[in-house]
Order: sequence, then structure tokens, then C-alpha cells
Amino acid sequence: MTGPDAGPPAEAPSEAVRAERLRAALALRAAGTEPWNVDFDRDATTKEAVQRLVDHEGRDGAAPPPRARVAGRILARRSSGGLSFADLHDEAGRLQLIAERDATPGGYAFLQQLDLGDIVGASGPLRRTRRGEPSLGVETGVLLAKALRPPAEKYHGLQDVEARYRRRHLDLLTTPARRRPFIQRSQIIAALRHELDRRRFLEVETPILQPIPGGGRARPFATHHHALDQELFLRIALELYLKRLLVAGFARVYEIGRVFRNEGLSPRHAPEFTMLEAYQAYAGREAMLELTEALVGAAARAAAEVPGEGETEPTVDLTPPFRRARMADLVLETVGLDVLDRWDDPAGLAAEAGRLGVELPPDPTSGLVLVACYEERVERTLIAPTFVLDHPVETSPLARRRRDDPRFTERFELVAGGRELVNAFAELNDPLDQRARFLEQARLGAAGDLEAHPMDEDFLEALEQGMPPAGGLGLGVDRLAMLATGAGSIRDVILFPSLRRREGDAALPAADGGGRGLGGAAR
RNA sequence: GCCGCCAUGGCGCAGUGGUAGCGCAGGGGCCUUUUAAGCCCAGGGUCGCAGGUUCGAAUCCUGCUGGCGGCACCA
Repeated sequence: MTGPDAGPPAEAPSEAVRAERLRAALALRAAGTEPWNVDFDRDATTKEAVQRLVDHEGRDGAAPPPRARVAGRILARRSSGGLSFADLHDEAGRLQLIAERDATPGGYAFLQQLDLGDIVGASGPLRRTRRGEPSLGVETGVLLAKALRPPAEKYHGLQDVEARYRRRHLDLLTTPARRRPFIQRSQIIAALRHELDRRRFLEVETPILQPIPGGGRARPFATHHHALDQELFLRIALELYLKRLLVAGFARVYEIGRVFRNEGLSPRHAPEFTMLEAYQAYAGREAMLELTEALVGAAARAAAEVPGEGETEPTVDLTPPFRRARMADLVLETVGLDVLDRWDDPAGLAAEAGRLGVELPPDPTSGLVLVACYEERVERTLIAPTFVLDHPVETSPLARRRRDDPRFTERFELVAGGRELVNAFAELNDPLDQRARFLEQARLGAAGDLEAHPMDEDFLEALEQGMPPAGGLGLGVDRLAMLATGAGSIRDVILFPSLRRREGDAALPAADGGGRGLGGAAR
């Protein structure tokens, strides 16, 4: 933290207010009142205090009024002559504090010197005002943390979206209702974990720093380890290490973790996002379909159960079961192109798709025509959750072929809100086939494809050890949170989204030292 | 990366060619049941940054910075 008279340049202009508050805080300290205190033992949240009052009113009124000790942040203040009111907010809700100049002069003086944003503790009897507002009559008040900076505008809050992302703490403290999507997100992840744990999946943690970033097609972030003098990459997927654990003998494993992709940002893409991947030995696609419905359904229920009203509400019903449809049938239905019927005439198919306005790669196979039609014309129209089945082999390098129709794979995606939410398939466990597919990817990489999957001999060695047949799925947790909360942007379900650095932001810390490692003072 | 839109006191907003205003917050005062409390007084911004056009620019033009949205890629 900078010194008392040097705020960060990027946020400095409220210096007048800050200087006034600092002056008041130092005056308090000089008068013997510490502006930043350590402990305050509350005996109720605001919600519990109100309940205490309600319970008391349910009995007959002869008993003395109940008391409470509460703590929280002051977000509104009013006074009316010899009366002083303040709204104290905590994680559970809001409670009005009140004090009379004549009856409780100590509490009155305490409330009068508060600023918006101060964190306080207060104790006294509970009662209702004439308007029926449950209130705590302040007998004693303690300043727990003086706020040198005020909250944002009390009625509208922070409206500027950039400010809301860059100063999320201010947004959330000023407008407590904006915490709800993040509580929902937490409950969604808890529900996913609960469902998997219930099914005896083992939660594991695999490397984020990887020598070979595999398991998907994406450009990675690169970094460097000084002591090893080695290039490392942030993972783009969880897949290859989880499969090694299937080889190792764990029959059901999953990981929920951050993955990193060095690609463009959008309302649906963040450079770091949270993925769930789960692998189940001796299971096939049908088990993954069932597991997906269970996970998504549980997550949606968990989000809906979070109390309060959000600024947005879900527009997609995530209640299973979900519709199942083969990709080829969806294309026939939506685009009017019968790919299966004309499979042996890829040139004719491509010409027909081109007439329909679909952009195609050069010399496409029938499978590539199918995928192009699907991605350009069908996917965005699938609003209600839909399982899209049977992707062609060409675009599914890690999935097993269908035995009854080798043109297609035992793969599916769950699409909802027009976007892919889950990708799952029966995993390829043939090390010879896997090597061939890696070699093909390496060829593409050599030809300049920045997202080509790198060759990974260590992984191939593990596969050669023998990996049981397995079903696997990957689920985009942020997108699931968006659907379950109705958020329009992925930044609305990520607390501190990545933004471009602004001029005037604090300088980079030294490359070594200065940080507080786990081996240091923190533990 | 390309295209479009946006940027005005700490916060929420008005002002589209004549030299910047309102509300909240902050300062001072009044008010003994308020709750977006109310009333009175005083203060605070060279309008994101840098150029240009003009007698005159928050306003028109160019570039830059940041954000948002779209396209492309992906979850």
C-alpha cells in the first residue's frame, strides 16, 4: 500500500473525499478511538437479529426486547433532528441501526460520526420503528474499519462496465445483490463435485505447468522455469494427465480446474476459464450421456436454489432429459441437405452446401461438409439443451469410431443457448492409432497450424502400458454458470476477468522475491 | 487481428459549435421515526489523451489509449 498522501494515480481523483476521511480517522485515533480494530464478537447476522425480533413478537410482549450484536458495512445514513439512522449490511442482509440523542447519546454520537462504507460493530436492543422497520437501538458501537474511500452511488451503484470489472470489490460492496451470480457459481461447482463424489469419482489435481500442452487444439501461454532452465506451458486441457491416471488404475477420476488458452476474448471466451473433465473406465458414451444430464441438472437446481433476485434470470431450461439428435439428422432438418444419402459424392455435397451459402475448406470430405453445415447453420439455433451425436471421424481425433458405422465416432456434444457446453466421447485407447493421429497433427503443426496437437511421447508410452476403455467428458463450467444464472457475458460469472493493463496501473513486481510464498511468512 | 459504438466532477447522468450543469457522495447548518429521507449554504470537473479545423470545440476531423459489441478461433 502506498503512503497516506499518495493514492494510486489511476483512481486518485477522489482525493478530496479521501483526505477528509483520513483527517477524520486520524482525529479519532488522536482522541483514543482506533479506526481499524481487530476483533468484534457478533452474536447474530442481520438476518438472525431480525428473526430474533420476529420470534419475540410471536410470543406475548411482556418480556424485555431481545438484544443483538451485529457487524457489517454502513451503506446508507439518515438523520432527523435528534435521531440518527444507518443501514448496516452484512453477508446475510441488512439491518437498520437507530439512536436517539437524548435516550442513547453514546450510540447517537457513534452513528453521527460514521461515513458511508465504514465497517462497524453495534449492540443493543431490537425493536421496530413507527414504520415497522426492524431496528437495533445502538447502545455501544465500535468502528472496525474506517473506509477512506466511499462506496459508489448508493442508488445506481457502479454502472460503468469497465469499472465494475476492474474494481469488482467496489461493485460488490456497493450493490450486494450483484454477489448472487458468484454465490450461484460456487453452488454450481459444489453440486458438480457432490454429484461426482456420490458416484465414487476421485478428485485429483494434475499439472498446470506442462512441458507439452496437450489434450486440445489451442495456442498455449508459454513461460519459463529458471531453475530447470526449461520452457513450460500453461495447460490448455486436463485430458492427457487424467488418462494417465486411468492407466494407473484409478477407474473414475475428475478434475475441476483452470485452463488457459492464448486466444481472442469475447462474451463467451476468457483466456483463463474453468473446466471439468471426468473419465470413467469401462464406460461408454451412454454412461457419459447419463452423467452429463445428472451434472447439468444438479448444477441448474443448485443455482436456482440460491436465494435472492438476480439482475438476470436464466432463459434456458436445463432440466433433463435432453433431446438427442444425430448431427446428420439436424443438418437435414435445418439446412435441408441429406448428407447421409449423398455421402459417396463429396464433391456434389460440397457444391450443394456452397449453393446454400456454407463456407467450406478446400476439397472437403463428406464429414467436413457435414461439420461445416452444422457449425454454421445448426449450432446457434439449438437453444434448448440438445445432445448432438455422432461427429464424423475427421474432426474427432481422440474419439473411438462407431463399430456399426466407421464414418462416425462415439462422440456427443451438449449444446444449449446455441453454444457447446459439453464435449464427450468414448476415449481412444489404441496406442497405434493415437500415434498415427499425433503424427498427422505434427504434420499440420509443421505446416504452420498454431493449434495443432503436439507429439507427446510420454503420453503414448502411458497408452502403450494399456488404458482401459473409458468414457470421458469435458464441461465448460463458466458457460454452465452463464446459462444457469442468465449472464450475458462470461465476465459476469468470473470475479476478476482479464482486462488489458491500463497506463498508470501499478508497476510489475520484481521477478524474484517480494512475493509471499507458502514457505514464507504466510504459513 | 479487422469492423462498429462508447469515454463529461469520486459515483449516476444532462449538455451536439458560443466557453459545463443536475443528483448522489464529501464540507457547514436545520429537522426526534427516517429508510433513494427532506430543507438551506458553500466547494469540487481545462469534458479519456494528443493534434487539427474554427473568431470560438465537451460538441466537427485525425491519431492514440481503454471498454463494449460483431466477425474469426475455441469451451
